[in-house]
This record gives sequence, structure tokens and C-alpha cells, in this order.
Amino acid sequence: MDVVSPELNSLLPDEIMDTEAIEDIPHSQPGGGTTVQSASDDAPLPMETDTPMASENMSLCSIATSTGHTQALTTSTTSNSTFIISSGSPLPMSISSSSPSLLTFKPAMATSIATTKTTDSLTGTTFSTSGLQKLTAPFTISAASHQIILNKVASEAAKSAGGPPQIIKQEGQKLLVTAIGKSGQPIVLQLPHTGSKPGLSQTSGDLKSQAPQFKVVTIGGRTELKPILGSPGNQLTTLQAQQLKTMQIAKKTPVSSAAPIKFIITKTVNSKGLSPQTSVTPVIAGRVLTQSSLGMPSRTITLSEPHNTTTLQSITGKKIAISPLKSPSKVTVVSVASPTSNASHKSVTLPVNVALGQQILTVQQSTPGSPIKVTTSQTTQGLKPGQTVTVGGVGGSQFKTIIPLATQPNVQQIQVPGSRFHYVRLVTATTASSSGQPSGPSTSSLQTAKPMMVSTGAVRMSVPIVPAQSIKQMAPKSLTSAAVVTTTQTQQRLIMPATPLPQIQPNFTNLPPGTVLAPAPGGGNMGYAVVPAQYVTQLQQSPFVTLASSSAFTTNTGIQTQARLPLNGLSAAETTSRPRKPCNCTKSQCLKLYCDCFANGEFCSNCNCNNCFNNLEHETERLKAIKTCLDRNPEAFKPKIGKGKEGESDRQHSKGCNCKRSGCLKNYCECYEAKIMCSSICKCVGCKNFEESPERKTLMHLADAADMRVQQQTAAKTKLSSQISDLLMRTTPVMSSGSGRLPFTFVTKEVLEATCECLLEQAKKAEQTHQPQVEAERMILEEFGHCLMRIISSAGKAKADCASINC
DNA sequence: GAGTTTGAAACT
DNA sequence: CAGTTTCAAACTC
Repeated sequence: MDVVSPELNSLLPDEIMDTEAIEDIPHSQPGGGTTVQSASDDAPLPMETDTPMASENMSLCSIATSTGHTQALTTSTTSNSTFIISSGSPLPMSISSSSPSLLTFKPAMATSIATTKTTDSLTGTTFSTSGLQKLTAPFTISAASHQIILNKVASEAAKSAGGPPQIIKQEGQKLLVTAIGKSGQPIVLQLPHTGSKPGLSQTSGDLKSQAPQFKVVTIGGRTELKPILGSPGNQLTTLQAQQLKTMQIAKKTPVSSAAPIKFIITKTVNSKGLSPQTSVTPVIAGRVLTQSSLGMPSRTITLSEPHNTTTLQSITGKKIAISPLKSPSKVTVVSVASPTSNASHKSVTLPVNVALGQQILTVQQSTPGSPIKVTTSQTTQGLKPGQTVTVGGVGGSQFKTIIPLATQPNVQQIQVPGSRFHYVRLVTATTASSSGQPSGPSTSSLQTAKPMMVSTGAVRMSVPIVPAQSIKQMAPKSLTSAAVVTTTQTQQRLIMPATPLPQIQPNFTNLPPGTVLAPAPGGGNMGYAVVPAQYVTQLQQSPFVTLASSSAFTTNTGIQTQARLPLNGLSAAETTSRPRKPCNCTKSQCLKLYCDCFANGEFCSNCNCNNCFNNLEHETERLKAIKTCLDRNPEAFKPKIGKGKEGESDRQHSKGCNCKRSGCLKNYCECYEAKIMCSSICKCVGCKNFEESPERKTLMHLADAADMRVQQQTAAKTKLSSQISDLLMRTTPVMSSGSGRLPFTFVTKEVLEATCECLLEQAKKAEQTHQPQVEAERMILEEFGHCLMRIISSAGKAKADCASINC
């Protein structure tokens, strides 16, 4: 085990999120026999999220009942870090570490949660799995380090199931944990070799060719991570492991028969946030992931975070608690599978996406039959079928997230901008266990689609939560993967695969900013719906949006809210504050880069376009168009204006302009439009858009003057407006008293006629004296002013009289 | 608001 | 890759 240093941590996002790698890895792996995999496909792997907390508690428990073995993984951190893993009896596992640090793998028949306090670092070299396998390797968990990587990597030794002891190696600063075997089978925690050979650590369960890896990253300064690995229980799946494989989305993952899962994510202060519904084991000032014990119908996972009140929203059967986290905080999502694997096989995919200030929380599930409860604290965002919500970070941080979908339930990732990531680990217990609420349809607080909002620093995204009923209806499409991809700088992309669509799968890394791949409306073979990130927000505004069915998206085209993501180097504030210009496309169907909406990865809304296909109703066409654009230019959706090293002064057009006639001093020029100067890469002719250009300076001055004028006018209007309101406010009491009237109320028909006569008289007078027109107008206006003054004066006197009389 | 100009995008 | 066409925004009147 290794702990990843902060520096490495900062590098992880790209590393983890590399979608290409994701796709490639599965294929590159040798036969399944050599691949380390989790126990069973059905068993979801627990995911965990790290957040930098001064003190945190985390616990993950996964339970597999079928074998009567309970697996519990608990990680608790109290001001320090603790790593505890308990596994079913067949697999006693222990990691000994020198005090004060403690790392423990401990078998438990039922759910066991162990909490240990550790000092800043944990180190150990031995990992034993009840003789089945023994892993010995130096490992370190240090509070200072912020990452823990669980990786499914095969080691040579691991290639033979139940073979020679496996080793947990400390490599660099990464911690890899591999394969979870079925009950009674060895679990391997392994640090990846530099080699890419997939290892295998598990004998039971289907071995998939994929060698999933998942990384758990702890964010934040001092958090320690406590990666947990599922137990050898029957139903721990390779799948989960694969999912956890951070960015690798298994294209062909076995459909997990995961039992109902409850997700509870809570941000708690001293466990205050724990939802009553869940059997949560509060951990000391940290996050608690709790799992129920064997035989219990519980599937609750609670993530608690200090200083939060939790509002629970429940979907029958499953609970999802989402805790908004403050940037350095952690988000944890845990899912526990219910024992009802045999129950009705309505698989439910319940994605919960939460965008937190700088955190992303995603919850996903596919569960058979049982209701789902979602608990959310603070703002939440919606749920989508198969979906993922990613929240963008701010400040140039990039993060990419790929989240496995239905077929890979239980794995979720949370990413935080910057080097801080949050991974959500969903723990699935194949057996029912926990004291969570029964999976009755009734108890859900999410009876209606309720948008959950999570405040995000610069970016806010939300997704409506699907009512429990709808969720049940959600087609358990065997989604192979879900991905959230954030590409450039502050841009974010969400990818929500619904069903496999190999032929059209876009290059995730190049999708338009803020793109979400969601189940395509209309189903069909289309597996992806590319949804602009802001559309997620749009969706949430419609209370009737149902994530359960993809068709729901099609009904929400009118939603307008734009949660724009920063583009072209502009700050989030800039982009969000400025309303998007509606396009006027007539021939491109808004599916070409001519269309600004499309080019920005947005759906058209409130546009003036004709025959627009840039909407969910035409997701198929839209997706194809995106693919076409990406084929033509992989950078097509990336910002043209790169952000300079420091400040805007260094911003530069990625390709340069080609202006011929505008001198690069008109908005035709992309450089000028972006308010940057042309650079050497520009191919413009007669360029005047350079630093010393007098024309440019003149234009700049004019522009500044114009801006100033506008500002002054705006200020004047505001002031006048406030004065008028103030005047009205002052006069209101008079009116309300019934005894007074506003001056204009004195403008009766008679007064009006008299005024007009005065004005006409003045006009005649001017005419008779042969005054020029200008002078005549002046005289008339003057007279009009006098008239007004007399009216106002009369009104004032009348009010004064009334007041005196009343007194 | 209609028409023109412009340059990026798309096409060949 | 270069030349041409298409397109929609920017601009002018």
C-alpha cells in the first residue's frame, strides 16, 4: 500500500480519468485467468470518498450473506487515519502496522466495524489472508499523504489463484488493493507493479478480462484515506473492482445482480447528520460508512461529514445520503446491496449526482426490486438514470470522472477540482443487513422528483431526483459504464452512458464542455445522450423530470437555466453571469460548429434557430454530429482561448486567426473578440491587433469610453429608479391614510385640459412673435414645466390641508 | 430589419 | 494541405 503524496494526488485526475486508458485496458488484459478480480460479478465493490478532514471517520461495510459471511470494511479516522478492513471469517485478513498506526483487516461474521485511531501514518508490511493468501509488503498510510490507490493489478504471484502469497507492494506512493474473492477466497491487496500485467488474486467469481483498478484518492490536506476493500463475500464483484478502476469503464461488465442498495450520504456534525433511517455507525467526527450485518435487510450507507445537517430524501428501499462538502471535505457514498438478490429483478439504476462547491458526488445503483432511499443533506441534485453528475471545480482544475453505470452499480466517484478528488465507494452487501428502513415503497421522501441542489463554488449543477416509483421503472440497462469527463481547465463534462453504443461512443475527453451522456431518449440502440452540463440544471428545474426514463428528457426542452461552465479561459463567474446569446442558425440544424450553442456544448434554448437538432429530442443526430466534429478535430470542443500561465494577459488563441480584411480589430476576429492580441500563430493579414497598434489603442479607448458610458447610464438609471421608489414609498403612507393623494392624482381631466390650453396658448404666442421652432418648443416646454409645478404645488397644499385637518 | 461583410467551419 | 463553399455572426445602412 502506498499513500500518494499530495503532489501525486494532484496528478491523479488525469491519470485516473483517462478514458482512453479505460477502454484500452480491458482489451489489453490477458486471459481472465490472470486477472485479479473481485469475487463475483454480482458483488459491487465499495467505494469511498476521501475528503480532507482534520478528523474523519470512515467505515465501509460490505456484506455478503449468501455464504453467511459478512464482510465489513471499516475505515475510521479520528484526527488521524485508520484503516480497518474486516472480512468474512473464511478470510481472516490482517495487516499489522506499527503503532500508533493501525491497519487492520478483520474477519467478522456479521458486520463489524472497527475503528481505530492512528497517528499520522500507518505503516505495515504484512497482509495476511487467513492462510489462503498472504500478502506481505511494506505499506504506508500517512495522514500527510492524500491518496490511496486501490488497484487491481496482478502480480506475478497473483496469477495463480490461491497460489503463492501475494504481496502488497509499496510503489511510489500508490496503494493498490486488488481483488476481492468470494467468501473463503483470498483477497489480495496489491500494489501495482510498474508492469501493467493484470494480476489475479481471486479464484472465485468470474474472471473478466478486464483488470480494473480503482484508485482511492484522499483529498485535502490531511486526510488519510482509508481504502477499503470488499470482503470475499459471495457477491463482491469483480465488476465493482472494475468500476473502481478509476477511469476504466468496463465495456462489457457482467450485469450485477446487486441487491437493493441504500445509499446514505450525510454530512454530519458529530454524527448529527446521520439519517434516522439508516443504520449508520457514526464514526468519530468523520464520515461513516456503515453497513448492516448479515441477514439484515439493511442496505444503508451513511457518509457523515462534520458540520452538516442532513436532510434525507428517501427512495423506497434505498437510501442515499449525500452530503455536500466543503471543498476540503470529503464526500462519501456508500451503497449496500440488499439480500434480496432473488427478489424481483427490477433493476434500478439510481444515480445521484451532486455537485458540491468543489466536489462531485455521484451515486449510482442498480438494484433489484427494492426501493431506494436517498438521503441528501443540503442541496442535492438530481438523479438520472444511469447517470452521473459531476461538479466542476473552479479555478482551472480539471477533473474527469467516469462512473460505471447500472451494470456497475455501487461504484461512484467524486471528484473535486484541483488535486482533490473524492471517490465514492459504494459498498454492496449481498445480504440484507442493516437496520435501514425496510424497502417498502412507502417511506421514500422522494415520492416526487425533487431536484436536489448542491451549492458549488463556481459551478452548480443539479439533477432532479427520480421518484422511487420511477426508479423502479428505470430500465436496468446493462450500462457498461458511466463517465464524467472534465476536460479543459474549468470545463466539465458529464458522460452518462445508458447503453453500450460502441459505434457512436464519443471521445469522452473531447466532448463538448459540460456534456452529459445520458440515456438517449427514445431508447433504441442509442446508448448515450449527450447533454450539456447546464442541461442538468435545466432538468432539475422541472419537477416532473424523471430520470427513470430517458424519455423524460425529451419533455424538458424548454428549460432554460444555464449553468454555464467557464469557457475559453473565462472565469466561471464571467461565464455564468453572462447570458448566452441565442443562436440564429437556419441551415446547420445547430449541429455544426457554426452554432455557438453546439460549439459550447450547450443545448439550444431560447434560440432563434430553425430546425434545431441541438436538443435531446435529436440526441442521436446530435451525438453523431459531435462524433463527426471530433473526428474532424479532436480539439473541436476545447476552448480556443487557452489560459495563460498567469492571468489573462497570456491568453492565446489556440489556432490563431486568419483574418484578411478586418485588421483583426473587429469581432469577426476571434482574437479580438476574445479581447486578446494576435500572436505569432495567427495567419492574419494586415493585423492591427497587437500591443503597439495605435488603431487598437484607439479602439480600446473608445470601447472603454463606451463601457464607461454604459456604466454611468446604468448607474443613473439605477439611481433614478431608486429615487422613484423611494418617493413612492414615502408617499404611500399618505395614500394609505386615505386622506392624501399623489400629485398625479390631481391631474384630472379638467386640469389636463387647462394644461393643454396653456400649452396651446404658449404655442400661439410663439407663433405670433415669429419665434423659431426651437424657441417655440422651449417656450412650450417651459410652460409645461410651470403647469406641472402648479399641479404639484396644489397637491402638496391639499395634502397639507388634509393632514392638518386630520390632526 | 434587410442587406452586406467577414472569417471560421465544412467540404472537395 | 490548399482551395472553395457554406454558414452564421458581425456589421452597415
